[in-house]
Amino acid sequence: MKIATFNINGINKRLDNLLEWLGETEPDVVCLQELKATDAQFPRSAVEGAGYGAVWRGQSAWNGVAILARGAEPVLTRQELPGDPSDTQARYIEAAVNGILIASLYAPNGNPQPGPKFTYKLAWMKRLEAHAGELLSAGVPIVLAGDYNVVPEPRDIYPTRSYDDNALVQPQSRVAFAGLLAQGWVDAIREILPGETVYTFWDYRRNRWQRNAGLRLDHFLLSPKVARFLADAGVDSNTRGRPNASDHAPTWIELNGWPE
DNA sequence: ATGGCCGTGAAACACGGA
Repeated sequence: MKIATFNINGINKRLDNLLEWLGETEPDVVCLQELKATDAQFPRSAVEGAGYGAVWRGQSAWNGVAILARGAEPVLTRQELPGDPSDTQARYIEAAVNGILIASLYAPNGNPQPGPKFTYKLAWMKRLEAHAGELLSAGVPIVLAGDYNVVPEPRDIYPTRSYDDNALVQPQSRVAFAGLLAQGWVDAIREILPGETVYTFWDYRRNRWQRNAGLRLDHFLLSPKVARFLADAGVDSNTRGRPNASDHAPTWIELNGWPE
């Protein structure tokens, strides 16, 4: 069973890119972020035509998350991250597929920092940690996939000083991500590729793709009951080099022997 | 020190992104 996460940066702007990648790689589950589409603008028939059932939560212009399942209908369990009823940003959706609870999340960017956006980022990560802890205590198979907007360690970014003041690399952001790992989640990409440099995002500016000046921002956190089945992981980085590409590349994990 | 490249919404440029 292959599960992928892809910050699509506008699902309608990049629908052809998405369909091409789906056809080539045939993931069983896809977590999408940055739909930049309202609920009504979600390309339901195109996604269905590609053989995927879907649940989504859209928003005008920004954010927006979805979960796609090949030949199945995801069973929606949540459309918001608990802990702040006043937060209306579409950054979290959760559904059950093939006996695994899947979350597609889009953490706040947090720039500029310091400032209200960074405060919101850290508060959102606290809420995520609280919810993730609740989920873990249930003892069920869970995958938290998405754009965490955190560079976990210095080796997860190309050698540069230009990001020193960026929210993605601040100690508070890294502590938030490390706090999730300390709960017992497994960083699947790091687990499978422990010694390798892995990037999932390359800024559009300054030829960062051509220079491979990337960042690792898109992560899979696996609960122990899923981590036992983890067999492979990778980044479809060729997708980043195509015409009209998102600035993120699809990232994926493979579970062997699941469903049991 | 700055802007650099994009998408959306709106109809020029503001804003968010990372």
